[in-house]
Amino acid sequence: MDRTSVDAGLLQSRYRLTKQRAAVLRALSDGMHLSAETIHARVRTNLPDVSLGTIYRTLDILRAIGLVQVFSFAGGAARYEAALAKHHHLLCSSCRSLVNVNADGLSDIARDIATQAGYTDIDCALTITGRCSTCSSPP
Amino acid sequence: MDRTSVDAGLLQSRYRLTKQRAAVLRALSDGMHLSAETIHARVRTNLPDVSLGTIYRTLDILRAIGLVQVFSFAGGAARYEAALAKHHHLLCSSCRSLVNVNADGLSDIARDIATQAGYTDIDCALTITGRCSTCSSPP
DNA sequence: CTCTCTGCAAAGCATTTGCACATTG
DNA sequence: CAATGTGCAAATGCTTTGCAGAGAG
Repeated sequence: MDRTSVDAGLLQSRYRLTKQRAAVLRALSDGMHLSAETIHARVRTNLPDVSLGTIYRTLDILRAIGLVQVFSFAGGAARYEAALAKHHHLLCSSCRSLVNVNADGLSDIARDIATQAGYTDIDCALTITGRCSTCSSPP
Repeated sequence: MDRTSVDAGLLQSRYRLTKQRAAVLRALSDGMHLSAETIHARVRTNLPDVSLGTIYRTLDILRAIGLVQVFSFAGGAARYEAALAKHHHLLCSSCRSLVNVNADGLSDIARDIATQAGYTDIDCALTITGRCSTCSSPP
């Protein structure tokens, strides 16, 4: 099994690197903002017996280590994403699609605000909600 | 029953102004970022027979009209708030407390980003996550 | 060999919904 | 009085958890 830099994060932690966890990491590096269900489906193509419970347990560990970012919103399952490059999200209120945006200016301002309010360990992943161009234009 | 400017929003809509809905609006104008459970408890002090289902139905209507903002995050119930003055939130990753912040600069940048990406109906309520000063300082 | 991890299935919460009755406009 | 709203309780969807056996180091 080849060990990516992402796997290394797990190895350095107190957690074991199992084939299930490696498969979750692989699934995450393939796609963006995936639901647990989607990750489960992808992992199953290689490991048909993996349970959804294991997916959730793994994602929680990866989040605790800081390898994964989680996004929650009203009326749907949470989305998970490899925490490689920090970025923000545009969430369509109509079709629930997620799009990544890089905006350091936004991060800097947000970080300043939180710092001045006495916050530490600041996570600057912001979600801007709106109606995407596809949903706005007539069919 | 006195009719606040908030009630007016409901009256102008195609929805009826019932005593349950008025009570939910009153509860929302009292506190900030409340959970459905908390709103239910508050409404019950005046209307003991209101069901939780009605609270959810009402909150959904108010959100659809634009009178209420909803905030969701991993591992907890959604929080609801009267959409009077738009502002952002600081969420403590440890104790899950929410604090309001006004930052027009943040809103402006976020709106620009979304606009350039072709988004409309942009909602600039952002949530910055971090560890609040209470949770950071030793006990 | 020990300690951690996994699959399974059941439980847990937050939220939604179908239905018969009550209420609003 | 016609249309909408409500309480109740059951259903749903996402996520977590207890347990006994499997696997990593």
